[in-house]
This record gives sequence, structure tokens and C-alpha cells, in this order.
Amino acid sequence: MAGYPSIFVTVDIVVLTIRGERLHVLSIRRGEPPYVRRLALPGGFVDQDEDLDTAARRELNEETGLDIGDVWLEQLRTYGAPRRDPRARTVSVAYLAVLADQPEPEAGTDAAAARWWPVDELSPKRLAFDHATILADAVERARGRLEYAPLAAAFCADEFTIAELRRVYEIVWGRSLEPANFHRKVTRARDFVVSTGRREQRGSGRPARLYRRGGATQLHPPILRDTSLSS
Amino acid sequence: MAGYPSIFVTVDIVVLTIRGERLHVLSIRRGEPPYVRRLALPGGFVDQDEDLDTAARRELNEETGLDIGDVWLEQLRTYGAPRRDPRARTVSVAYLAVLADQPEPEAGTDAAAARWWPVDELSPKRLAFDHATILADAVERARGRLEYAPLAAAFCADEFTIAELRRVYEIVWGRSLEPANFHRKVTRARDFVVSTGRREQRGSGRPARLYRRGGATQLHPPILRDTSLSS
DNA sequence: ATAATAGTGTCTCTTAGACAATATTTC
DNA sequence: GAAATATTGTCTAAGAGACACTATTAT
Repeated sequence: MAGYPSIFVTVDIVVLTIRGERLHVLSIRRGEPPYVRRLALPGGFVDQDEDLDTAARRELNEETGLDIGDVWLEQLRTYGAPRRDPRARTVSVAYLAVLADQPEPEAGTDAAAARWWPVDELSPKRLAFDHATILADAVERARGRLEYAPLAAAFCADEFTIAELRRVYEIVWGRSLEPANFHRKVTRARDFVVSTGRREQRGSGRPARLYRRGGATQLHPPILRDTSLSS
Repeated sequence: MAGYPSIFVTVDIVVLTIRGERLHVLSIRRGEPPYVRRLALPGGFVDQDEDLDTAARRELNEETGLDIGDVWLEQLRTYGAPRRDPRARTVSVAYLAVLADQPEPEAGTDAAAARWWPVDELSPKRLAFDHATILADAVERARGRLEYAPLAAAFCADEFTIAELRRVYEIVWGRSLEPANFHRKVTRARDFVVSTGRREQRGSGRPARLYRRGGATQLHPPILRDTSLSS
């Protein structure tokens, strides 16, 4: 295989969460060229003896100091335009990660420059490399995954109410949903959520039942966005 | 970036077509170790100054000699387990390609060892590297894409009948479909197929209208597998 | 005429969305 | 009690599958 070009392989992770009713992404202020002071997705080089998923998990931990006990992590796609990094030829395997709301990343670590940004405040110009494209693809993927996978529960704390789950859909999709119909759909989907039997007061009004994540990996039946608008 | 590990980046392409009422995949008999005489997916190294999609297209052409004027080509996912290739650390960006039925690949080229194999005759043991996994993922992706994208038409010649399109669904999904309902769904989906106005006799019976691919990139509404079996 | 396939009509059942109605809290 | 939110009930319309029916060809 001597003579063949070898290339730097990185992972970049789009970490999404919801804070204060808005979708946020974790980004890092770059301290060095290229793209000094621009924002970048957390990521880094894949080690020589490391699986891609493992690399993503490691970088997420190193660069953010987040507790990533159960994080939703899935491969998004791979970006390899020849000049996407002006320093050298790199190919980046991008990941989508979803977390429940977290405290601000800890200072004093690699994560010092890490910050949560509302996705809709990040104009493409502010992001380094091709990270604006990666972010856009990730958000689109997340929107789609909500229909067929129990991704929404990953945005929630360990125990949550149906209304909180609905807020996830509403925020990520950017549209409001009928509480009554949503409730029925979620509880009908097999193993999406499991009732804890307990209730809890969140705000005013009747207290809601608490649920936790069920074992499903797919939603049956799916919870679809209304696509009839485009017909 | 000196000091960081550099890695070989390859593309591997799962080329699917339908021949004689069965789903086939293009594979290449390996002539050298590792995995001598085992079957492998067409693919190769990404050049230093080449986009990933371009590399996939180039390899497809070089290794198969196929006319790839309009081929369906989409990135599948990236495989990077540390020891997936015993010679060196490689990361492979896998692609799914779909073609209309083609003549047997030409001899005398790189494609000499290329052959179409029925997918269901390829036991995982016969495939080199992690290509059995890649193939399985690709077939699963294709099955899913049929629901939401006009992928089925890529399996057909330039002009085709609704019945031919239905056979694609039936073969890839492995289940039979109601001709009447299928006809309605396909013609209702916007810009999936466009009538040529002409008709053609294919076999006995009333001649069928000929269609060609429409401009849609998504199917509205989708053509769903009946998922009620799993409810 | 009979067989075969293309394409349309129609019936029934399920599901989605709209929204009324009830339940259980806080103020 | 009034307001707020949770949860259930019900109505209606659209879509899916089943299948009867018509259309157009070969034999």
C-alpha cells in the first residue's frame, strides 16, 4: 500500500441539546489559525488504534468534560472535499450527539472555549471549515429521526412528562403540536416511553405522569410531521 | 498536524441491480492476499486531490467499465474498525450505487474479475474484509429508500412500465404488492414518473403505458412498506 | 372466446387532525 | 371559582388494502 496517499481522518461531533426552549449546539472558539476566533464543532483526530465511534465519544468527553453516560450518538456522514482544511487533506467523519440539558461546560479543561449556542443564532459565516454544512445536515437529520426513532427522549432528563417530550418536538421541528393527539401517539408507540407510575407538578395545572425512556429503537407507528403542506 | 496518525482512506461501492428477477451486487474476485479468492466490493484509494463522491464514481468506472451516465449514487456510511484491513489502518467511505440491468462487465480491464452475484447467494463468509456488513447495510438502506425516494426508477431502463417498477419493489422488498393499489400510488406521487404518452407490449395482455423518471428527489406521498406486521 | 395483463372504481377500515369534554391542580 | 395544564372522547376526512370491474391485447 506504499505509494498511496494517506490522509488525516478526524471526527467532528454536532452536539445538540435544548436550553431555555431553544435548540443549542456545542461549539468551540478556535484559538489558532486557520479560522482564528471562529467557531468550530468539537472534534479531533482519530487515533491509530481506535474505532470511529470510540473516537467520537472520546473527543466529546475530552473537549467538553461532559458526563456522557447515555448519550445518543450516531454517525451522520463523512465530509472529504479536497480543500475543506487549508492545512492538509483531511476527511471528517461527522457524528450527531444529543444530550439532556447540561450545565455550562467546565473551564480549566480543553473545554474552556466550549460554549452552547442557539442554533438559529449561528450564521454560517461564523463557523470554521465546512462546519456550517455539517451543522445544517445534523439538524436536518435530527428532525427526521424524531419521526422514526426515540431520539426526542434523549433531549430529556431521565424522567420526563409527555408535555416535555412534546416541547422537544415543537422546538426541533419549529411548529406547534396538538397536545391531545401527541399524547395519544406517544403512548401508543410501543416502548417509546414507560410510565413510572408517579406524577409530578411542573408549573400550574394538573400534575403530569412521569415517564422514562423505553427500550424501542424504532417508533411503531412513527410520529410524523405533517407532510401534507408540501402536497 | 505533524505527529498525528495518518490513515488510508478508501471508498467501497455497493453496486446493486436487478437481473432475472433477482437483486444482484457487483463483486470482484480478489487475486492477492489478504482474502485471496474471496469476493470484495469494488473500491480503492481516494486520491490526494479528489472529492469522496468523485472517487466513488471513478472507482466504479475503472473497476467495472460500466457506463455510469446516470447512476444513483449516495454515501452510505463510513467503516473504520481498527483491524478491518490486516495490512494497515484504513477507513472506508461506503457508497450505494444503483443501475439498470447491464451487460456482463467487460474483460480485459480492471473489471476482469468483476461479476454480478445474486445477493441472497452471497453468504457472509465469502466476502472479504467487513464487506458483508457493508453489503447488508446497503441493502437495508435501499429497502428504506424505496419508500421515500425515487430510487426504484434507477433500477429501470430509461423507459419503463409501472409493472416493471412494481417488480423492483417486490424484488428488493421480497414481498408482493397489489398491482392496482401500487399503480395508483406511483402515479399519484408527484414527479416520480412522467408518462411518455406511448405504450408498449411487454409479454401478453394489454400494452402498458411507458414512463420515464420524473424530477422528484423525494416521494410525496411516500410509498410505504406495510409496517403493521410488526405491530 | 379465453387468458393475460393494464388500469379504474369502490368498499371498508384505520389513522390523523380538530376540538369538545373531563380531571386535577394552583391562585 | 377561574385559570391552567393533563388526559380522554368523539367527529370527520384522507389514505390504505382488498377486490370487483372494465380495457386491450395475444392466442
